[in-house]
Amino acid sequence: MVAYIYATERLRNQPTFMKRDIFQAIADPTRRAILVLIATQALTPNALADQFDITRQAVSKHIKILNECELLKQEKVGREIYYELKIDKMKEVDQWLEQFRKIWENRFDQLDDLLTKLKSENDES
Amino acid sequence: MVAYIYATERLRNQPTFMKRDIFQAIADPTRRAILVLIATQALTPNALADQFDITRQAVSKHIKILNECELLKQEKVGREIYYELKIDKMKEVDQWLEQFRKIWENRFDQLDDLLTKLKSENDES
DNA sequence: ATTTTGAGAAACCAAATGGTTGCGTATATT
DNA sequence: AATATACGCAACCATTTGGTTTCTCAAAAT
Repeated sequence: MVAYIYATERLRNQPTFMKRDIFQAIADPTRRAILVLIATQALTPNALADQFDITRQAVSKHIKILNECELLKQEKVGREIYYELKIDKMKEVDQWLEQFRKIWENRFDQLDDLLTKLKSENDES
Repeated sequence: MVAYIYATERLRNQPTFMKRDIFQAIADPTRRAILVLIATQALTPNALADQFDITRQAVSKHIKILNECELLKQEKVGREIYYELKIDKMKEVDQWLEQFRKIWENRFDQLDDLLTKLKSENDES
């Protein structure tokens, strides 16, 4: 049973108490848009809600989810709360992707070798 | 209304008829494990189901979802169907990540510059 | 001191998700 | 020809999700 791949992935990416992981966080298009918006600047829930056709409360729920995934920094200024992306957390996705990147880069090299070989054979004739 | 960021992302990543996108596909841990398993070798639904504590039909539903995202190649051999990952499709996630990678690489460079500056100031004294 | 504003929490709802069992069909095996 | 196997599809079910409205509380503004 090589279900351990599955098991270890779970364990590696999320402590037992944490229900959500970053992959669930980025599954929703609204949340992806939020992440882009707060990647370079801190924004309040109201400012974010202005960008979408949903209520502030709905945005608040998205923020809560992102927070549970430890994707956010927050700073309280008066009664406003500014949220900003913890950019380093996004590297987790990058790391997961690494195993696939290895494969496609490897295949690209193989294709490259093949083309070089074909070219040299052609030059000889 | 800068909700166009949101809108264009949807449009870019998925034709109007397609409900799912790759981000939804990788949101589920079982599906992520399946993708890893079929990244380097084609496998049948039954072979995949052996790796998990769920029924073959459940795996089949995951395969269906991955298929809708155009993540799979399939080859029928007799009554068996072998599924393999279309690795290129994974590049879509990589592309989306690119905008964040730019940010963290930029910040790393800034940190690097700062350290270099501090070091040279130290050398002068 | 009163009113307005920003934000989280709770209750609620329809739709989607991830699983199950059961069935039909095509291909192999005997 | 009869049986067994691999698969997809449909119906069903409990839980989760993404949204809403309503409420409460703290901080600003009047």
